[in-house]
This record gives sequence, C-alpha cells and structure tokens, in this order.
Amino acid sequence: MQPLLQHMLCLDLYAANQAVHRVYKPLLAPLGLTYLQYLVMVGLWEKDPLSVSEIGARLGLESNTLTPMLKRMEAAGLITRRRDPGDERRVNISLTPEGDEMRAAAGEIQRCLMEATGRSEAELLRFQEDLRGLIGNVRRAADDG
Amino acid sequence: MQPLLQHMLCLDLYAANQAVHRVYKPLLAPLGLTYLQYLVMVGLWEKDPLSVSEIGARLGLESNTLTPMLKRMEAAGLITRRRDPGDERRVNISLTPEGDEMRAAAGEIQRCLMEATGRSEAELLRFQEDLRGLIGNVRRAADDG
DNA sequence: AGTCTTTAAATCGTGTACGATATAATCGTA
DNA sequence: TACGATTATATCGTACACGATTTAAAGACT
Repeated sequence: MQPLLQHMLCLDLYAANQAVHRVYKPLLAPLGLTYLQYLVMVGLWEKDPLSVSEIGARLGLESNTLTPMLKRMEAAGLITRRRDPGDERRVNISLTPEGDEMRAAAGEIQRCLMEATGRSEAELLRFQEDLRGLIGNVRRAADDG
Repeated sequence: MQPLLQHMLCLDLYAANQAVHRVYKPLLAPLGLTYLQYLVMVGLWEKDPLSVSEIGARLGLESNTLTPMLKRMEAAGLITRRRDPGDERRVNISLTPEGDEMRAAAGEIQRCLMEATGRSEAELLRFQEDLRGLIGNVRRAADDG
C-alpha cells in the first residue's frame, strides 16, 4: 500500500501546472506580466471594475495573496486601486488605459496555448469537463474534512 | 477572440492543484509535513538515498527550490544531507529513522485522496493517461520556444 | 444612538517557485 | 598534467500562496 510517485495523480496535476506556466511565461514577458497577473487581467477584461474579493472568487485566492500582487500591478501602471465610495470596505480594481490595451495581445496568447496542448477544441472541452468534475469532488471532500 | 476565465483550462488546472493541496494539508499536518515535503518523502520511501538533482528530476524542481526546503526537512529531523564521498559535488539525501517510520501513514493518506476524487481506480488511470499526454505536448511546445 | 456581529482588506510570518549567478568538484582533451 | 568546459549545489532577489491576526466599515438589533 506504499504510494509511488509514478502512480500519484497529484504529481501529474502539479507537473501540468508547471508545464502550462512555462509556456505562458515567455509569451507574457514582453507584456511585463506574470502568469497570475495575466489571470487577473483576463478577469478585468471581462468585467471592470472588480473588487479584491471578486477577483479572489474567480481565482480561488484571498486578500493575503492578492493585496501585495495588486499593489505591484498598480505600481506597474496596469490597474488602479480605489475605495468604493458606496462601501468604503471594498477596493475597486480597474484597468488603466495601458492595461486595457494589452487586451489586443490576449487572443494570440490563447491561440498559442491551445496549440501547445496539441488537442482539438472539442477534446479540450471534454477534458476540461472531466477535470471540473474531479475538482468538484475533491473540493467537497476538502470541505467535509 | 477575447479569452474568458470560464474557458481557460489553465485556470482549472490551477484550481485542481489548489483543491488537491487543500485535501492533503490536514492529512499531513499531524506529520508536520507540507505537501511538497510529502512528495519528497514518497520519493525517498521508494529509493534511498537520492541526490538533490534526482529528487529534482522527479518533481521538476531545481536546487534553488530544493536546497532551502531540504534544509528545513533536515532541521525537522526527517532527513540527513551528506556529501557523496565518491563525488563531492553531490549531496545525498537519506531518511532518518523518524522519516522512515512515517511511511506507515502513507497508505491511508493515499486512500483518502483516491476517495476524495470520487472516481474508480480505472477512471483515475484513464484520466491520468490523458493528462500525461497533455503534459507531454505542452512541454514539447515550451521547449520548442 | 449604542453595541454586537459580520464583512472586506491589509498585515505578518513561513514556505514554495524560479531566473540569474556563484562556487567548487569532476571531466575531457591537448 | 594542466586547464577550459561541464556538472551539482548553493545563494540571492522577486513573486506567489496561505494560516492567523488586525483594522475599519457596514449591518442588525435593542
């Protein structure tokens, strides 16, 4: 009943993330974005503004991770951080014009990633559906304790 | 051609890792192990000793990540770090008796993880095979630049 | 209005990740 | 056998992650 690295699915999930990360990195470097920062940008290209916790809900992260990262993105001129006038607890994150313009590069980056997988769109959708089922189960197990 | 977070497979891979990590964490806490440290232990239960770079090959990591972590594990009394007498460049990592005894807890942890996925062994194997194909493709794409 | 609870960010400490570089041991070859 | 190239770790700086705690604003209820 000894676990073997060869058999451990978690190691493959870990490796898959590393691999995807390494494809993204050189594509994002010209934009001055890290992988996680790119995911924040994608969220903001969809809806702007977003509060810190709305971004957190999309990425599964909390303010302890997001606050420092968002400050770096603000310092880089990608976003602005402003207290919500209607609820001073919230901080609204918005794209700067420079951040918004990066949107133009996103389509090509997505195309590169799709191509890197070597799979058709239909195959990727099937795989994603399977993966999401797994995530749902594992999250339920984690919540049950 | 706008990417949407809803459609991004990379975000699901990211979420899958988070979810798996969160199942492992409470299981490993009684042993005083982090997730990554557990993966090192599994490697050493299979083969002992391993050099730093042999561990790195198994986990896709290099000395810049491993050296500090292995020092923490040494400080925790889980492993020993000794220069290889036959090649003084190499550092051999071995389990301490305490580290070796943790092996006993591993079977149950694996069982919990399998159960958390809510899938049969056959389903997991099929999924793993699919995932590994994807990883291979993505790695090739990253190496080609 | 005054107080209790809840909520949203921020802060702090520890532990990964990883590019770039440094150091020392070994190897290859003239 | 000397010496440039290669290999194995280590170090440094920056950027995530996340548990635990803090702070301040908003809501709820007397």
